[in-house]
Amino acid sequence: MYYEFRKIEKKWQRNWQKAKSFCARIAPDKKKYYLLEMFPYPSGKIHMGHVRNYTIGDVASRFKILEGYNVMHPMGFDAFGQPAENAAIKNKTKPDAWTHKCIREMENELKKMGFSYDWEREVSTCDSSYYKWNQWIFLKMLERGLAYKKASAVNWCPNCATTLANEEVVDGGCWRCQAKVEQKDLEQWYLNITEYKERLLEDLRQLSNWPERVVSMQENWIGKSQGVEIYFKLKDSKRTISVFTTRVDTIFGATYIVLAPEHPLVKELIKGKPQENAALKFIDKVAQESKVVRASSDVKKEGIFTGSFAVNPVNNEEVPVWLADYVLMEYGTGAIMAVPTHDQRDFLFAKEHGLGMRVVIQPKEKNVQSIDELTEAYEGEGRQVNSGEFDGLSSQEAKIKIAEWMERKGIGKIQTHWRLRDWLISRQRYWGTPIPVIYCPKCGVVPVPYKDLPVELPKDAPFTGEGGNPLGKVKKFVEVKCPKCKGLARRETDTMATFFDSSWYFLRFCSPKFKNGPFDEKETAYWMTVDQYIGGIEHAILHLLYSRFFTKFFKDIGMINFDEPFNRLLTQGMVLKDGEVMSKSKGNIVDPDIMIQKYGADTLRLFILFAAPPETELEWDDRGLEGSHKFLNRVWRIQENLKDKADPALARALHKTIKKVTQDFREFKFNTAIASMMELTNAIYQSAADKDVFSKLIIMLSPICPHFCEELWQILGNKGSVLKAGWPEVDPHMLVEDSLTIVIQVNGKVRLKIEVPAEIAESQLKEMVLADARLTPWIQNKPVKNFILVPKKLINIVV
RNA sequence: GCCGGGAUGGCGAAAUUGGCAAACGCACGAGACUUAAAAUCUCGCGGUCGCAAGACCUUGUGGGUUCAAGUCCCUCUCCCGGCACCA
Repeated sequence: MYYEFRKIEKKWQRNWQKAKSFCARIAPDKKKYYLLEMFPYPSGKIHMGHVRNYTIGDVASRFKILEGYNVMHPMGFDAFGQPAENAAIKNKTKPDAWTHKCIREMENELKKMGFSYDWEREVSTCDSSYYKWNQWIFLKMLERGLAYKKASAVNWCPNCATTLANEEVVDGGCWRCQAKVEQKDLEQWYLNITEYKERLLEDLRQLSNWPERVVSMQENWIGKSQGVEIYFKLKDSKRTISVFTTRVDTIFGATYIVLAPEHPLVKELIKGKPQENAALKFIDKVAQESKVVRASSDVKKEGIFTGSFAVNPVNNEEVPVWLADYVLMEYGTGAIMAVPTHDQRDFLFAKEHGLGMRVVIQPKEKNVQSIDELTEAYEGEGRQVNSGEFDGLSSQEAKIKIAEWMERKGIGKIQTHWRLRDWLISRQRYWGTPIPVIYCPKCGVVPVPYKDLPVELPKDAPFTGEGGNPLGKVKKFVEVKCPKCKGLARRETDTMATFFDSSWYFLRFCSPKFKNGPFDEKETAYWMTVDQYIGGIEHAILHLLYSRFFTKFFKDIGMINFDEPFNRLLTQGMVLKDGEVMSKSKGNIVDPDIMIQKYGADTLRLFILFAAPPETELEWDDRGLEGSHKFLNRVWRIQENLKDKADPALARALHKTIKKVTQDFREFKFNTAIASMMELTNAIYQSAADKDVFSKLIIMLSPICPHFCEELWQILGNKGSVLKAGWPEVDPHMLVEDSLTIVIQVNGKVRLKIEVPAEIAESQLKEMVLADARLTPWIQNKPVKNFILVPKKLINIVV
């Protein structure tokens, strides 16, 4: 009665492995297809998110195999990262052992799902055969000035003695020990991703097969903004303060300027002024605040007068110079011109501190006579007033004219600012790729010579959870000879952020065992670019941006000849339970393993694809899963009662289904593909079966439920795997119906449906319809005003 | 605030891109088989009125274009995501 999924699934997983069914090799005569899903962090257990991500990929892969493509579908592990270190501390083990154990468990779980991976290409980023090439890439970047070291303020936990990422600071404290996080200046390694900002932005246009929202998220992140840098001379000083604005049309309304408290000119500005002490106190107070607190917009803007004045270069007006916590040193020039009448934040600040205002843009619909009428700033467009020679221009025109005028007079410069910052890659942690440099007291920063790579992680580092990076405590790792002068030197103990590892793994998959470089250029020339990439939306910005950056770098050093790594991108939606994301803390996790035991992998795969289209959120439903299982049992039962008889109506239904399923698979609309296969199944059921039609159904279902279909394929008497069956083709003759159902509307309302021969002439059809007595109640004797005929579909009679 | 996405039965969702709204499934109801249950099979299942045939209404709101709008245009409401004291 029930099909024996446990036996069947094991059997076919073994068969595929034995036959190396998914082993990909270059085949110049076949079209290649590189299908990639974002590789997982090896936590040891897969969750429903993985199941969904990898099932979508697997169906695409198997479909392309059936269509005759040479498919590469690799899998590996993003294996460096903090959880391994935490586990080492907690369980008195080593990150290395813990990670490898997790990888083995994870491989097992993935194999139980029956995914079509080429396991011979498996890579783990924590293996030195992989991270050696991280170090190689780093050195290449160092040579080109793309990797550099600089001091910067970072979040520092004094208790754990390590830096924290912004995401690891919770309410101003360390996420692990709650100690108050400090700002500390540290020398850190950066990658100069900003050198690629123009191309990273520009090339987004090539990505027409990416979801719009991912493209727009990257655009936001890169954050190009065009404006003008304006030079304000200080009164009683030779110094100049530069401010940046995107609203140069409001320059004549600038009534004060504001500096960030960290601005380098501040000390000089307040020196000897009555406000000096109060200002110093204010600067100190702001410095104490963490960035997170300072950036929260509901906190009241605070500020203080410096005692100094500057000169507005467009009208030589003296304006006071203030300090305020809402101006950030990191953005623009660290100084702004304030226009209270046309910027709401400046408006509130000016009201609070009694600063001057002047209207310079009149809204179209009303005329502001006096400042006192203003209850808020007008930030829209309008006509220039109080703006010297620019009066009367529209603000859009003025923006261009004023900028050009300022450039000519040398009081401003048209400029572009970017949000994108250089990428901080140093981590004070053990479980990552050692940054391959050596510090020599004589020679300074010395790169590790290529021949000495990889710099391997020492196996015997102590994991106590205290005293910072365990690497620093391994003497024979730290104490080295300088490669240049052979004198005593110290090795870098920082490791790379794990995003480095995942920024090029898709290239490594093309030649995972290559020994002479990060990848074999012959292999990448054949396999790249990735035809379809599939993964979570959470990687929409960082991972995808970094991968694009690395790709452009490899192109620049002549190793590849394309600009973008991922041709098509699909971001799958999350799996929810009771409307919420599954999480341990909410206790609403559904374990895929238990579902596999209960219903089998094929049922799980079927349900997860049927329940929702891939991009939308999916609500988990135990009964829906059962329903999918019932469907498979139903198909199985049909097989038991198969008769060898041909049914022409069924054959037509088959070809309609082939057409629909083929289209849907190409567009990743698996839910509707399954729906139409269910319809066909119901039709076969009604017709007491047809072996040929049934066989084709099995081929079409096989990418989704591969074990189940392999077994049926064999039972049907076929030799070899269903993977070799070839995708069924649509016979266009079979799509032609001999009769059609035409919908008849009167005044847009459906009144009748009629069956007509497919080849009926339009004039004949029209005559027939108008003569039809069943329509008389609607038409009566009213004259026909309009007769619309949509061929083969519909007629609308307007009376 | 700016940018992007979205809103369709009790639920998940379909709708050939302007042409029969609700395919497919879940849940539910009735029946068949069974001593009974499970499984399976058959039928019903947006709303209102009606014994029925059927009629009218229905895709977040209000308007528009059109012979015809879930789909196109404008207005508003709400939800999700990204960026943001960003100058």
